[in-house]
Amino acid sequence: MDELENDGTAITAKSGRKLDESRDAVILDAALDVLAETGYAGMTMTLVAAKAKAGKGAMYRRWASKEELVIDAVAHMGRRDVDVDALPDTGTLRGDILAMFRPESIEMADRRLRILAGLVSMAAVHEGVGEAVTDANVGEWITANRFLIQRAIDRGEGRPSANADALARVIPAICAARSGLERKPITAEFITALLDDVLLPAVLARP
Amino acid sequence: MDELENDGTAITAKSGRKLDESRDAVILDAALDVLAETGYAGMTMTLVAAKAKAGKGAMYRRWASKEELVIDAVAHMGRRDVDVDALPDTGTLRGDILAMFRPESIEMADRRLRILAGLVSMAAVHEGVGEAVTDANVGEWITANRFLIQRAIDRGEGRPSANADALARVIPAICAARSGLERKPITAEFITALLDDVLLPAVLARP
Amino acid sequence: MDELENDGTAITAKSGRKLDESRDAVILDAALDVLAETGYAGMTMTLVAAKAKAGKGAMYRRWASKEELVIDAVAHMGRRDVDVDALPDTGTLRGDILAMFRPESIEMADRRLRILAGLVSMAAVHEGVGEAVTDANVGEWITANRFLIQRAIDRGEGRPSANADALARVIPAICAARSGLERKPITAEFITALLDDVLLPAVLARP
Amino acid sequence: MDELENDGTAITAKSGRKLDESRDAVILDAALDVLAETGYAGMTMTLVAAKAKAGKGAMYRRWASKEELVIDAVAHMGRRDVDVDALPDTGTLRGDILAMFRPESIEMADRRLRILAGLVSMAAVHEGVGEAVTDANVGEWITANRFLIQRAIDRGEGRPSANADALARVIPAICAARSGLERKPITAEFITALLDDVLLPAVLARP
DNA sequence: CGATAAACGAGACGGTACGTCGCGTCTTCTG
DNA sequence: CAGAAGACGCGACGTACCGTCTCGTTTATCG
Repeated sequence: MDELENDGTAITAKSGRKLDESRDAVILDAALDVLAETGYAGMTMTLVAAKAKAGKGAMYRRWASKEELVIDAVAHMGRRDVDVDALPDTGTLRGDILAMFRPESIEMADRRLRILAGLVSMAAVHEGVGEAVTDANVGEWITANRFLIQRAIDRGEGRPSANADALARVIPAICAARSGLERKPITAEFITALLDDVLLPAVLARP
Repeated sequence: MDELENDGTAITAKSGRKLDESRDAVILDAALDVLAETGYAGMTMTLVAAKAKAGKGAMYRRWASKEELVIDAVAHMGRRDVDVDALPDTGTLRGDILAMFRPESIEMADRRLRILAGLVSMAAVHEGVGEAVTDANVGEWITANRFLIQRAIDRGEGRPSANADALARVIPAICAARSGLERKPITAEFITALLDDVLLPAVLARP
Repeated sequence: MDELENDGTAITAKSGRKLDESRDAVILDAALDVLAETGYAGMTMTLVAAKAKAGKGAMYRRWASKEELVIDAVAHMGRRDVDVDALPDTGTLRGDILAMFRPESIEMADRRLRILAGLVSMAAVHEGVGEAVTDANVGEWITANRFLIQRAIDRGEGRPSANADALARVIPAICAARSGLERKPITAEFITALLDDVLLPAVLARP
Repeated sequence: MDELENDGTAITAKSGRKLDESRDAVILDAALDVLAETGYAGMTMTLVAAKAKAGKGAMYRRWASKEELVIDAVAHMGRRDVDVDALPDTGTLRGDILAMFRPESIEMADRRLRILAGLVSMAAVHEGVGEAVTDANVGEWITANRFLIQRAIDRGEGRPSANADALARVIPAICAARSGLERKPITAEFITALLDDVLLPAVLARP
């Protein structure tokens, strides 16, 4: 959220003690812990404060509300389930996408999607929340998919008329639905099946 | 909800005044009204009771909590956005799926998915809730899709190896993700694009 | 309560089943039981109904409210702690008053006063309730005292100027205060002390 | 209430914000206001909170229930109907007791006893409540009476065998019974009559 | 005697107060 | 002055009770 757009060299030279920035991460971690354990409704600010050995004042000095704290916490989750900076190049779209996940990546995506599910109802009320949370969590995944699919099209593996943008969302969206609505886990088998049954046919189709 | 697993031949022959079943629908309707107006967080039991001219006692006699009431309310929403009993048969899968929606159906699906989004976080806490809500809301849609896709496969329009079950979930899942996560509306154009860019290629693909 | 002032030859000749008068006593007894166990606030109509194996309908057909039921219950308590019809005549006021109590009478008066205490707050709200309840419970006691004191005056034992009416209330009032306010039990010793320290001096005083 | 038996040297050195003791009196005053206006049954915690501009949390942090709040409120009523610190010395017991009341004192005692009556039923359920409330309300009155009576005995005005302790309770107890049970007001005439008909004869009696 | 009106036990109904708990703010004390 | 602790105002939750109404059954009275 960074609601203050605080750029290091703040113009208003505040006097007095500065916010202890090391507390931020502690509080955010505590919030994620509680969120994962009890869900959004069960997460209370007092409980997070206790787990972080912090006071509620320190929390509200940083985030204006429970919702902003949660959003920030989710947005700052480690994003290492997909290594966007070093996408694989195996020669086939199937190989690329399967190689994109490191061994523990799928488990990570599963946990991430579970937390995400707990926040959807919040998005219904707060403008822009859904976008921020989605971007932080599945945005990179979609971007990576789009890159791999477009490359497959470009090298002639996929049909020329394929819409890389639409197709890039297929797997994340279906995973999100499975996790959030059906409450079933995301596994390597599930993703492989999606790939073979839905994505690859749609990309490679020759009408 | 049927929280009691009532097996037809009820053992406990209750005496005294019976639950007035006509109150159920009145309360559920009032809950849906308030839910649509104010969202989940803004919906108070007292307000629903007032709108339904009911007492809180009558509500808690039927549903153990606000959450169960909401789930039941959503589960019993009118399900007429897809007419499952009279599926079209236009000769092509594309025609079938487009014909499946009556003029107002897409708008209905959009509203339904918006409400659904507000409940996903509850599913994170309550076992089995996600399934119930999903079944009630997108279950028939998926079933209809599966039927149409399987028929297309059977008549040789789709590739024989196509997995009708997995493919049937594609459009609902992507619509749910768009509505719940991206907070963008579901339109006829969006569905048509999904159909042409994703579903049809995947079903018809000749590798 | 007899809220209908029903004079035998009712004008509206009701057809159908009559009220089962035997239920009255059962319900009143149950009410007294619960009243003694849990106090006025803890006495619920549902609990009384359960204890009397009655329905709430049968209760509200007889008494318009919980308060009227309680008043009637208290008014119909057995009044045999003081035998008003056969007052003793021992020759002295002291002997008369001590003889007025049968062995178990003091314990009875104690229980009666405890219940009475639970109703005083009700009297604060309902006009005339205090009078009815008091009459039913200490009225006879005062009447008996007044008779004995007046007789003592008349035979020259008490001073001629003594006010029998005021003096008759002394012991009941102090007992009520001890029971209701101090929550201490009424015992034979306490009454004897009251008699010797307060009442007899006041009656017999020769200024 | 001091429900914690707090021994001066508190062990638990609490950190954090302290209870704002100034809120106690505000809430108690509001409770007395509502109590006087609507009676015990009509007094709601929400109404008291609103009148005190307080939250229910602040109230329940101090008193465990409505009843304890009411008891404390009554116990802390201004006690200036009898000026215990400057008891009169007119030379006769009659003069002393009549002088003990300032002009408005009797009206005050009357109001106090009316509120007290509303709480007696609570005393029936809550251990020790009756004592606390009684002490706070009639305790000083009794103490003053005892002092005046004992002084009259000591100077030879009263009979040497008079029991000052028992006699000191006579007038307060009879006033409480008149107010609580008979629902009649306490007036100067009534107290004077009591004094002349009961107390003085009992104290001065020469058998 | 058979019909019927009403009382019966049981308990659901609308309404309302209670006591709990969470949010976001404010206050106290310590470092 | 930031930070921990926690009290503050506010208001929703879920429970319990009152007095009424409805259910299906039983029983007294009348035609």
